[in-house]
Amino acid sequence: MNSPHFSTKERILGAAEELFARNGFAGASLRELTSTAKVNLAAVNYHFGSKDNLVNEVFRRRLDELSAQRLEALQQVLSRPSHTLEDILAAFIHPALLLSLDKSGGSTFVRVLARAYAEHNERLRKFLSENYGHVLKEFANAFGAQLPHLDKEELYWRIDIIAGALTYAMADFGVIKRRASMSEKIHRERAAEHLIRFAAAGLRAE
Amino acid sequence: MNSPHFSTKERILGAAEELFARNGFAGASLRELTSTAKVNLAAVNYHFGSKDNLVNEVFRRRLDELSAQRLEALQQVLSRPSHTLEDILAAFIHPALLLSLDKSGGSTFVRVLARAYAEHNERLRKFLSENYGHVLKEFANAFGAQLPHLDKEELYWRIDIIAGALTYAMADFGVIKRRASMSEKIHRERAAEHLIRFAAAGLRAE
DNA sequence: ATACAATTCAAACGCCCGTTTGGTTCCTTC
DNA sequence: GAAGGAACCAAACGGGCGTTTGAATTGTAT
Repeated sequence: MNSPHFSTKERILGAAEELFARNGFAGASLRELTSTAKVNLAAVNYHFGSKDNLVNEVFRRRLDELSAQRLEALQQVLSRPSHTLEDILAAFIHPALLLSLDKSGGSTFVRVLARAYAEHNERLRKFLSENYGHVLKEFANAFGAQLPHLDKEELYWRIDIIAGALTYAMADFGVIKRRASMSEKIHRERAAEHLIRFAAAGLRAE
Repeated sequence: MNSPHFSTKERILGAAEELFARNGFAGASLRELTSTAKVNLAAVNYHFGSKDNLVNEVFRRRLDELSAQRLEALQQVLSRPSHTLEDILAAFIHPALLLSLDKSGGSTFVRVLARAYAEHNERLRKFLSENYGHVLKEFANAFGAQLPHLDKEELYWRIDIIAGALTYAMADFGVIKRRASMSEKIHRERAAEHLIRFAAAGLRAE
């Protein structure tokens, strides 16, 4: 990673993703970051304006594609004459699974995403809501069509819980180390299956 | 909170819990912390030795009681002649639910716990594993007795996922704000019910 | 080759960090 | 009420932080 044929901006984004995942946003310093990326200390402020905005761009790089894949999968599901709650859930969850299995930083990014949840950072929340809130809205509409009896506020809240559980499951948290013989891919796929079943039951509850 | 009749150590622990939840461990400075607790800047190092150790003590204060409650509930469940997977899960989850509903900082602490998961901090992991790993082990044994066919490594891993999902659900994460009319208590209790069903299905899978 | 913009760079800015120090105050215990 | 240890305090330590500056370098049109 971060080979010389990557541009300065790309090297910074790569190093940022790695260090944000490892040390958090506050815990990752621009000095360590620029040293890892093999760029000058001032390069972050030159290319991204500020550290805060660099955080935004780290998210934008991955979430643009993730959102597009989710929406495309959703369109495909909705175009089918009879689709289930599980189909919609798969359209939401599988793109995240694919991202977490990506070899060039995707799995690192999922951990950054989990950090963002834990941060409760208002500025970051606003950025994510403004730029990717419409994806949640589209899925909420799809779920709502399947669950016409469900209160809209409650529906949004449940979708939010699903997004959180998904993030957590993909981010490899926890105390126990996975043994080397079990492939990461298989484990994550299993987690995705469990999540779909859980979320479907949760949405249908009451 | 932090009234004058609380000792210096207690005021520091209270402020630490609050600021760690809001700003993270790296993001919370001792200057803001001691100012909030209305104690001298040097008090943290005097009473706790270092900021790192203060983090440990914040966890110890809550986890000692949580672990005791979990183990006691587990003993009660196991003493009953016929108990289910759901019973064991409830023994694990309900004490955490009670903690999250606690009025004097418990709900704040659950957010700190979620931070700890996101941190992936090796020092903190070691502390938690050394001091509270035996609780997970007891529950693993109980689950294992109910699921004799299940691989031990896989069992531990699944328990870990359950612990993570529980933490996430209790910590009030997510983008959507809960409307004021829905009580926090009821929502959390519902989340606990969903979790128990999910975890039981997950443990029984395969 | 020249002019001009984009990029890189070393150095410095002011600020806040965790920790330590040495003196003062408070509170026991005799 | 004197002695002595525990607790508190203001001040300072060295160091790392994000950001800015202005000059040097590189790239790109003419």
